[in-house]
Amino acid sequence: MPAPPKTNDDAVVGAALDLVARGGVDALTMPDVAQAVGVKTPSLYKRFESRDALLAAVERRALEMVADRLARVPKGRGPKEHARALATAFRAFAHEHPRLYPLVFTARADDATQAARTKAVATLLETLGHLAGTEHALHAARTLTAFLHGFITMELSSAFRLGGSPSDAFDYGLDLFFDRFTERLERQA
Amino acid sequence: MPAPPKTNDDAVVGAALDLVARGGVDALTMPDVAQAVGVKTPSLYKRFESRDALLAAVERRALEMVADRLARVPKGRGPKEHARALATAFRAFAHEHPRLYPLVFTARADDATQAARTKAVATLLETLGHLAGTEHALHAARTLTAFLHGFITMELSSAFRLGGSPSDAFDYGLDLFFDRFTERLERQA
DNA sequence: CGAGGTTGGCTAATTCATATAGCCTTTGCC
DNA sequence: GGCAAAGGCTATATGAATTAGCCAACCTCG
Repeated sequence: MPAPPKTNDDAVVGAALDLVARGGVDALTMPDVAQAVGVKTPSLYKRFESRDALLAAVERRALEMVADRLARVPKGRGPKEHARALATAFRAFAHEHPRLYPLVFTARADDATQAARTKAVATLLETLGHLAGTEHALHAARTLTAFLHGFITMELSSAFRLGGSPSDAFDYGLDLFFDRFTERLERQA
Repeated sequence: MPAPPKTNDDAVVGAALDLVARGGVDALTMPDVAQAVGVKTPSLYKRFESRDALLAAVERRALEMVADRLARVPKGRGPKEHARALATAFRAFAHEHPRLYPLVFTARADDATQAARTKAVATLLETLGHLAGTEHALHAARTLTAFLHGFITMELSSAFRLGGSPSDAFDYGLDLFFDRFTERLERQA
């Protein structure tokens, strides 16, 4: 029934994501997105209810990028190595996409976003189950994720100004976390 | 030489802070601030170069609130108790001012902001020196701060949706951190 | 094969916030 | 008494978000 579309939802989200990646959230303007996909501004509203709805879609896409990235981390030798590799991959994503990273933990509580988030941590949760025990996996995952997110946010916001190497501090924190599970693991072995 | 001012910088920042506290950063609009302090919009530009400059001042004020709050935490029995109390106070601030908290770690690198930040962590840094040893104080402070910030951000953004008590997870993470220093402390005693 | 409904585009227009220009008043000081 | 500067004000420009209303294309049915 329709007329020939000049673009599609995915392309719009892609263009928006690109703008955010380059200039941060403020760079996401409807005129710029429209130009990028080759339509006039009002046409975007046929696809997304508002700029905010589009931003939500962009956030979801960013979340999927993270989830994808984490899913590709090889299991490697054991749960400890895997968990550590996940942490490193997460941080690497943030360094590669510093303007995208902040989108990952915004206060959006809609179902679609939460689902994407859940998927992103699934791998971590499973691996930490092996490390901390299933009954503590959730607490452990929250602790580790909180550390990672906090560390990265501070790093990206230039909060580390008192000298010293941030990467060393990162390793320090990771060691502190994982050392906790060393004994448990050796007992299992 | 001047004419009688109808307001002053502090009042403007206060009004702006109030707006942010109620409605988040987006609620900080120049017309609303102007109305709150009883002047017309353009007059604000005689005091602050731009909305962003005003926001920077608000962020600094929020940072000062945090620093103040932390400085009031009693030293109590020992460094471990003090550090734990600092962590709790920090989280309490975030819960009391959920719209203000996100301002604390924004990516603003100007000197004034950094100075305010430095002051806010000074107490923590000192106490962690006692716990982790002076040479590791910075790493330890970064690890703890990262955990706190990450945890709080996730908490405020409703990222904890998989059930379980966030407060329990918080204690779990804090225990994991502080247990590390128990042995060291007992050796000293 | 033509009528119609639907999708998705467009132009025009509205609203609202940031920001600038330029003017005017008050008042401390000489 | 007059002047310089701070700080207010009105009028405007700019630009983003969003809505209204129109139009064309294309698939489906009769």
